[in-house]
Amino acid sequence: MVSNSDNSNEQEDFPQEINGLRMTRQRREVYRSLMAKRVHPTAQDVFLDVKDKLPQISLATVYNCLEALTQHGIIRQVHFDRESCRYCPNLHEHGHFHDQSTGKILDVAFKPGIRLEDFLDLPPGTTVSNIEFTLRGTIVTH
Amino acid sequence: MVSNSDNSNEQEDFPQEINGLRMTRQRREVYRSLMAKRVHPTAQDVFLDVKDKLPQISLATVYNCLEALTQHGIIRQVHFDRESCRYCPNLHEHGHFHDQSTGKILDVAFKPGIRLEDFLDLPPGTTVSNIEFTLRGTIVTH
DNA sequence: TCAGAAATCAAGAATGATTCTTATTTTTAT
DNA sequence: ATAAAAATAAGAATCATTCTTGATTTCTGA
Ligand SMILES: [Mn+2]
Ligand SMILES: [Mn+2]
Ligand SMILES: [Zn+2]
Ligand SMILES: [Zn+2]
Repeated sequence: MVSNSDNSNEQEDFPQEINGLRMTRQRREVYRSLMAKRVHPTAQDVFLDVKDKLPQISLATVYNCLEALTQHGIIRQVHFDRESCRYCPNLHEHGHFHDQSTGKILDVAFKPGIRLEDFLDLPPGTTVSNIEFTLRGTIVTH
Repeated sequence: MVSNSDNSNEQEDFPQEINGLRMTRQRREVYRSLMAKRVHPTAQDVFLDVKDKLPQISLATVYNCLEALTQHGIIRQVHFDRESCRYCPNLHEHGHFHDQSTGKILDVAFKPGIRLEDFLDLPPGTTVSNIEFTLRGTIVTH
């Protein structure tokens, strides 16, 4: 690893720590990229984007950062079949709509107050700790 | 490939073709394995199971069969994060509940008559062609 | 019936996303 | 300031899946 004398962690307008996870420069830029664009990027997408700010960052570190942020509940992984994982900074309960014409991925919220038992035939005794909901299709604009 | 003089496709009690897909011995045994067990196996699981009946079958052929069956709408792929794909012969609209204690995967149906707009805030103009949802959790038996 | 043509299969190589390993650097705690 | 802990960069390893190739089987149409 090449020494980087300008690698301090000091940063205005940004917490030094989130959910008990120390915000290093790499983690902060990864998180910032997700928050700024909100396009559900892959690790590779994030890597390319963050390289503008931290040219020496490695793809492995981007994976490490995304994993750390995920484990601390700061971001979420999103899966579409077996494609590369995507990442989402929206922590509200939501699913994803994949527009097959544009490739865009949109957040889809549940109706307020709705519960799983309202629309699913769950086996009795079920305790659900995690939901992943994916839709595919198209959107016609007027 | 070793020649197999007993490789005929004749079989009682089974159609020679489903949805326009010719049922070769390999495809039939793969499909039979899925229908008999209904445990959402991986390709590797199917491979091990079908080898009892067709000892010379290859993993590549199991993948080919699963792909062909999927493309012809005879079975469905099921995804859990980036784990190995699993396969499901239940063609009704349904999602999956992954019991984290037992590892078992259960089919979960929608309540009859429910529509997406009843529980999701879909963007206007949305046409949904495919739904995939996955739940994780535990089941307590009385 | 029989000779292509087309489809399928087996085996192993290639691919690609992700994880792992290791040496180095940075941060934290004393 | 020093030692321990945590984080990073670089590249190797892993693993599910796809691809390639040559053999085999099935189909089609004289
Ligand atoms: Mn950029
Ligand atoms: Mn078996
Ligand atoms: Zn999202
Ligand atoms: Zn199923």
